[in-house]
Amino acid sequence: MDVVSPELNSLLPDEIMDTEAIEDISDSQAHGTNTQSKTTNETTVPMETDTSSNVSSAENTLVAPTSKDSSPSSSSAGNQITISVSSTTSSLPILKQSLATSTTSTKTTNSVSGTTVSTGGLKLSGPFTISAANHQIILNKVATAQASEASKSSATCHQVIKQEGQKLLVTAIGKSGSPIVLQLPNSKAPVGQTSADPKIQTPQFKVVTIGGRPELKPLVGCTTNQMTALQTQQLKAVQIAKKTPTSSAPIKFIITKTVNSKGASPQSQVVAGRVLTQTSSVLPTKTITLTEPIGTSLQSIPGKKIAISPLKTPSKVTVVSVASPTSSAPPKTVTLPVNLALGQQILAVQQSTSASPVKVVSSQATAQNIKPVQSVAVGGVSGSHFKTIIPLATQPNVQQIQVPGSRFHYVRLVTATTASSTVQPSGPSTNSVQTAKPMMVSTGAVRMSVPIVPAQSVKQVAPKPLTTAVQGVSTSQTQQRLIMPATPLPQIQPNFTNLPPGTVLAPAPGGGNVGYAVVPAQYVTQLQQSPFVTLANNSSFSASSGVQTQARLPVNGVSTTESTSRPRKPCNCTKSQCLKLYCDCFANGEFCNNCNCNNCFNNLEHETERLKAIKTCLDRNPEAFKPKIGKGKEGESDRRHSKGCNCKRSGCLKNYCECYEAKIMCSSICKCIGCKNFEESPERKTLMHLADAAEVRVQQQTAAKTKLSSQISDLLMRTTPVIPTGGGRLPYTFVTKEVLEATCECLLERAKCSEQTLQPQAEAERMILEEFGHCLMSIINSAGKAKVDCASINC
DNA sequence: GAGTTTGAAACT
DNA sequence: CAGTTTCAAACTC
Repeated sequence: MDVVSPELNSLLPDEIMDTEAIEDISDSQAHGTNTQSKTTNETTVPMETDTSSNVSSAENTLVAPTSKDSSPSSSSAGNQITISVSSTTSSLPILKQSLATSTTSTKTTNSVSGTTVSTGGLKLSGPFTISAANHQIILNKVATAQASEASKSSATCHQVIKQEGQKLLVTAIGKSGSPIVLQLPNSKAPVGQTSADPKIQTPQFKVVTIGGRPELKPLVGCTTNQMTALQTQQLKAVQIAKKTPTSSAPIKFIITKTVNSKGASPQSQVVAGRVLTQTSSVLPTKTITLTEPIGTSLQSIPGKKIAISPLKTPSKVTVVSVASPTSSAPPKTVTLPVNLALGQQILAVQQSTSASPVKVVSSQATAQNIKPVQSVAVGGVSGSHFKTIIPLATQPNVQQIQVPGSRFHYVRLVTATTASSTVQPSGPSTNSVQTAKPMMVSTGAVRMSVPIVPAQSVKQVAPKPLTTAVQGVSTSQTQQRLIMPATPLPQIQPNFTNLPPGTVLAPAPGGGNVGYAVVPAQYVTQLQQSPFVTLANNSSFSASSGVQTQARLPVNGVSTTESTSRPRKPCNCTKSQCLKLYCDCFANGEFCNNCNCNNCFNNLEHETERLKAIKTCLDRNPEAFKPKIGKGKEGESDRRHSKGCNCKRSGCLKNYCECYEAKIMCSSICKCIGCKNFEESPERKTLMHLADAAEVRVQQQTAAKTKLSSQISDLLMRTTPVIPTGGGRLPYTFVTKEVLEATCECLLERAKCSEQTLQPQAEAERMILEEFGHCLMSIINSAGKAKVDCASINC
């Protein structure tokens, strides 16, 4: 359902990317409350997010903070709306006005339920869909779900949205426990201004969506309930469409929240807007100022190079913002990826040219002797808040930003002055890491694709070492978490001479002190090593759910990203230069690594060509890098091929068929001939049975091998004496040379005795055998005794 | 491992 | 949009 009229949509900025959560939309439409916003931008930079992710049935809730709520209220007394958005399972979100002194009245109408939502002096309650009557903002809640933890989420995740007249409306990405105040900036205010003056009225309409989830703070003492809620979170797609960045016309914002009934899928939240600057106000309240964008495209920013990949999995490219040590200019407002999406959402990395002070989301190092860090959090997608903690004590600092769903590491290197001056202590935290909050968002410049890891991605959970020097934790439900080391990265600083091949350093436009460098994610991974901890706000948050290494890149030929389930196979491309969709690596938005390809251009050394190829592919098919397996229509299979297969000879029962390969059945959109890949297909059932049987056999064999190996290891452990000093173990041999010699001597002695006694040969042989038996018994007995002794030693 | 088959992607 | 070609993976031997 399009909630943006074409004429209004034309006014939207280019940097707002089409989310196109088709499947989710379809799914949400089934709930009757979904809205879809689709922009027609032709992005030069791939922006893609996966909306096909399955999301838990939790539902976003707009809840006014209660009096007991810890979330601070907005500094503005008028027209202030506190919106708490959480992924709780509340069936009906509640949007209430936090202050009764509202004077303006922007009335929005819930197009679906008909509930009128007034932001001016009226409480906002009822169905979640909110739409601005003047096409300025639309908040739609797609689906409803079981009401369960609304109260919890409301208490933990609040966002204060302030509306200036009819100009602004912001929603949603908030950090749990860290309400965000979204405030309209003064139209005359410089970009990046974070004035919280509520009296300033601005004619411009700004929308910022910030996704927040209470369970997104697994590292900050997230409760079990929160973690549980994480599992059940629903997909939230917050979308802001904007065109014509220079247009002064009112901007239409569309915030679409999509919720489907599937759990465990990453949620998508998008934070968009022309410029969203968030100051690190008194925590947990966040003030966000929206400002005008400076640029609209990646290319529009000279000197800035950002590796963009239509990726599904993270950690392929690292974008490093390099601070210029010589720059004396005041810290600039640096735009960090704010648009988040686990589902066909947008990631925007923008840098404002404003001279306003750097707005930094602060993170607090706590009692764990952790250096002050800069925490950048973007997310709120299905519990996928990611955090980037940047050590600030040294210079230049490295800021690494990870966006859920993105395979990129965004690392910004800034001077210590810049970073440290902007850091503010965060609110109390029970953990070493403060809940990350969206940093500033400035318009302008870069659009990036944020492919989302498929829903089947394995969540990662790693225990957080309490005593390590972990600076930060980035959490994402489906993405890798990256933790920067407590110490600065000497490899990257200060002269950046140690950057890996392919690294591109580019100063910020205008000679600012911030630039970007594109470095391989692998390099970043290498930098991280042990100090990094991969964390996930997995629902269970248990070690059993899987611990993943930092590296997304294949390690020893096995990609840890796709992890335990299906490591990506190395490609064997020979003619495509790995720059066409023939190449699985390229199609998956990954760099080739440990592949067998020839003349590969799918690497940082050929980033230009690669970006060009990406653009070409996107020009040909804007959804080229989107997951092919998406959500089917209601009543159909949960997963289906987005385009359908065209098999003719395989019967769709071989891996030639993309449907079969994805282990899904063909759907109505398939054009296959002789399809046997349907529910009742006997061939399919047979294959399934065979496959199941084979799998069972493999599992049994594996289990047997494992058990046998374990037993052998256990036996060796028990029978191997431990060398106290060396720590090693020597192989314990019962039949040593000495034992053999002794045995032989015994046998010879017995033979001599037989000869001396003139016994018959048969009797002599018998006696020798008996002696041998005695020797064996002695050896066995000695071995048994030694075994017991060793066991006691080991214990 | 080489050759064949297959269907998606690319091209016309 | 349809037909053809290209391509690399899947498959067979």
